Amino acid sequence: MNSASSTDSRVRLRARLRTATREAILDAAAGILGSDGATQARMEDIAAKAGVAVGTVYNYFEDRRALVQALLDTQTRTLLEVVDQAVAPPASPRRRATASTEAGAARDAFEASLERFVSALLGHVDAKRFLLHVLHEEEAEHGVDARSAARRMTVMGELLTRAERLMDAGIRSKTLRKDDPGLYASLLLGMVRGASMRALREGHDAAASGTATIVRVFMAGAAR
Amino acid sequence: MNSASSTDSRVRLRARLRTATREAILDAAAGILGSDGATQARMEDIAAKAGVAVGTVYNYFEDRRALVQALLDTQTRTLLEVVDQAVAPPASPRRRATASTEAGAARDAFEASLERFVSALLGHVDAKRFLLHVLHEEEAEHGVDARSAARRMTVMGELLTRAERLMDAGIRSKTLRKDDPGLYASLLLGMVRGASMRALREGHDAAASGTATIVRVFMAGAAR
Amino acid sequence: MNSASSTDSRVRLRARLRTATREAILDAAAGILGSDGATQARMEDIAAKAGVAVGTVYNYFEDRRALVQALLDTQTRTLLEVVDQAVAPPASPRRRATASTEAGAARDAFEASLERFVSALLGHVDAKRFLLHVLHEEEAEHGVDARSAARRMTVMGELLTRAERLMDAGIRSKTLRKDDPGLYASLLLGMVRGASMRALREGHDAAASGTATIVRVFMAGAAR
Amino acid sequence: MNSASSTDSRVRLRARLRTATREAILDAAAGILGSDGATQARMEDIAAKAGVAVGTVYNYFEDRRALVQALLDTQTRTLLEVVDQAVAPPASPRRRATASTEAGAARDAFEASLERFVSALLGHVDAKRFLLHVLHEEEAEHGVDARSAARRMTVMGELLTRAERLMDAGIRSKTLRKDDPGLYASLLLGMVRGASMRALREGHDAAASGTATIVRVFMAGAAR
DNA sequence: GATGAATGAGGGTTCATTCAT
DNA sequence: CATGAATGAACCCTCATTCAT
Repeated sequence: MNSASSTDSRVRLRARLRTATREAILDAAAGILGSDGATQARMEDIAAKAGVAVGTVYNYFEDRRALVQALLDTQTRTLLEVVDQAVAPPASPRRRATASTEAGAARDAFEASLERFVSALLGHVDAKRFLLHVLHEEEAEHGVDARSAARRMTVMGELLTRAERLMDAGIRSKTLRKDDPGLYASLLLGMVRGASMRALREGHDAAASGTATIVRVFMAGAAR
Repeated sequence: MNSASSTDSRVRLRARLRTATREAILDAAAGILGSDGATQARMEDIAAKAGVAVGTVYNYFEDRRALVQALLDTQTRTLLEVVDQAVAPPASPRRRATASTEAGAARDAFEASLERFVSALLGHVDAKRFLLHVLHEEEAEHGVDARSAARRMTVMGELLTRAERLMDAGIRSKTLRKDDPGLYASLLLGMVRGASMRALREGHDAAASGTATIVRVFMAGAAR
Repeated sequence: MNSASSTDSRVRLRARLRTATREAILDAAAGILGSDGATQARMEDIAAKAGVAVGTVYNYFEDRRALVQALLDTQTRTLLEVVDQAVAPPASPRRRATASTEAGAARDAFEASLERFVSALLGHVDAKRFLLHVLHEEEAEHGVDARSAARRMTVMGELLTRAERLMDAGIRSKTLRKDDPGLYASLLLGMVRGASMRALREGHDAAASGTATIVRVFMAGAAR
Repeated sequence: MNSASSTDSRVRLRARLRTATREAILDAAAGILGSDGATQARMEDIAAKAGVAVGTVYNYFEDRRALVQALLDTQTRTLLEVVDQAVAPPASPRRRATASTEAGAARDAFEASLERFVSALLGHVDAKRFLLHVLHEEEAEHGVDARSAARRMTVMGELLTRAERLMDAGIRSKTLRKDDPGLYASLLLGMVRGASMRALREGHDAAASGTATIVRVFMAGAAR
């Protein structure tokens, strides 16, 4: 019975358990850190919410920082995947060549990308308050040594990179007025953040109303 | 008569000292909380930076929370004063009657207000990082009971109120396209925040380049 | 099946350890509070005397007050048990029916109860100085809100209740002269306390010489 | 004007002020220590209640211990004066020779002394709760070195000495049954304390009902 | 591996005492 | 001398982390 296959399945079971436990801990951490503010949240509470003992948490994560870091990485990765998928040109757009003008086509394409970008962000942030919380702590970086800060992937940094890339494309395609693409990116993300927090405050869905307005304001401004 | 004036001057000296010490503590707190994130920062460090003993801090502030609150209130008040002064219509604008159209005039006036508002914010935030840090903690509000949260003046809340008032005016004067003024306000403040953080990141002055772009994007959009 | 019993025994071991530790802490607290006066006594010292770290104390008791309270409750309970057992009529007294008079029998029975009561108290207090200390603090009750004070079991209160019950019986059986039973109870307990403190001062055993004299004085007075 | 008499009166005024201030501080201390439990009571509170600044308290008393000690001494002295005066044979005893027997006269005299002693104690304690509080702390003697304990006059000690003297007299005059006079003294004082605390609890006057019963019980016992 | 009791460094807070005015 | 702000040692309590079972 101690056959290879048995061992194998056991190993796989183990692996699955390991993953499940890890996941549970991360989920618990996300829940508590998301609602209590990133700093507050005792390891014991996280463990309890995950349904394990404190010691177990330490079997999966070196220490508190490692856990937060892993959570950050996970959520960042998820967010970035969603965003990247959204921004990537639709599988086969195959836009009709009848598009009136080159410029018009470029603008439509850019605007579509922008909308997907904003929508993806708003939709995701709706569900994960945690990021909002951490977005800030990140910059505080109180006890962090420079090297780890450099090595680490910051949510905002990654999002800015993508937004800036988008802006670059917009400027190159003459869809956007020429200006500092980094600033454009910051303003866009700022608006997204503003809309998110507002949705949080008012308790409604940000993606719904927000996306359209953000895209419109960003493209054409708020003035009549 | 000597005694009277002596007592008087002594009292005034005392008062001045009290104020000075209080100020020193608040400054120290601002410095440390501004760079370390609101949660981190030992009372002892704040005291040391202020050049006093821990006990002295407690002579001026009930406890940690009271100190942070006072700091928040002080800085909020200062910021709001600056902003309110900026938005108030310039003493005697005396706009030339030759203004082509009513609409044009309204738009110019609105844009001017907007620019002063944004500029004031960026200029002030450049100097006071602390607010940026707290802007976030505020919303997390982990251990705060609802009533005190409601009663308390939140920086963001106050700024939003003012921004919304501005947007309302813009919409009423038909300068802005009709849309949710609260959302407009959130987007505008979001952009300001985005520009601020960017300036912080890049280490340059936000007000300079930021204001113009923010106003332009908000009014006319980024598209050509 | 191994796991079951193993888990079981582990749980029982844990439970025993928990109890033992709790006990050790209470003992340490009794020792230190008993000799240092209830207010004095650093948590750290209690922990040290119990052979554990400070944190451990807080694993067993909410805070300082809870520990003192638990100690008080424990010792009170023990004392009351001893006293109650002492006062309860001996299992089968089966006194000879030849007892001369009814009154004489009643008096003998009462005096026996009284003696057991006093003896139990003196014997117990000999061993537990702590109670003597707290007997006083109780009445001071500086920071205690009325409700908890009312709800809480006070040593003196409980002892007084019992003593008063005894006096009541004495009066009803015409063994004692009719007078306020509450006052009788207070005087009796006062004498017990006086004898205890004297024994403490002189460093000898209170129960030995004290009981007889107290009973005699209480019953027949000190006069010839 | 700087004449001798002026200086003199000023000095006397000073002296009176000094005394008055000292008195005020002691009174304040008595009030706060009496109601809050001897340990609790911040120097600042005492100063405030006395209407002076903290520093002033330190001009009159070396430190906290000295103040408490002075308070203790003062109150002890007052109490002892009252007691001594009470026990001292009435100005002109001049007992009528008609007293039936020698023994009867002695007993009457003793009982009268006893009654005055008890009454004085109860009457005084009624007014000064503080002593009750300290009576206990004294024995706790947490941080006190032996020498100061020995040198110091303890309330209980002094009272016991006097009570024992009384008992000695009672025994020598064959009024009291022969027994350890120290124990008699402890029992008597115990009863006084018991009655005092009861009065405190019930909120009525101890001297009134207490004295008679205590004397009766002590002399003739509670039994019929 | 899981468990959770034990650990103890660290931080907030108090308050007796000092001393410049 | 009175004043009361400043001082800082001391103490309570928390919670990340360890480790024996």
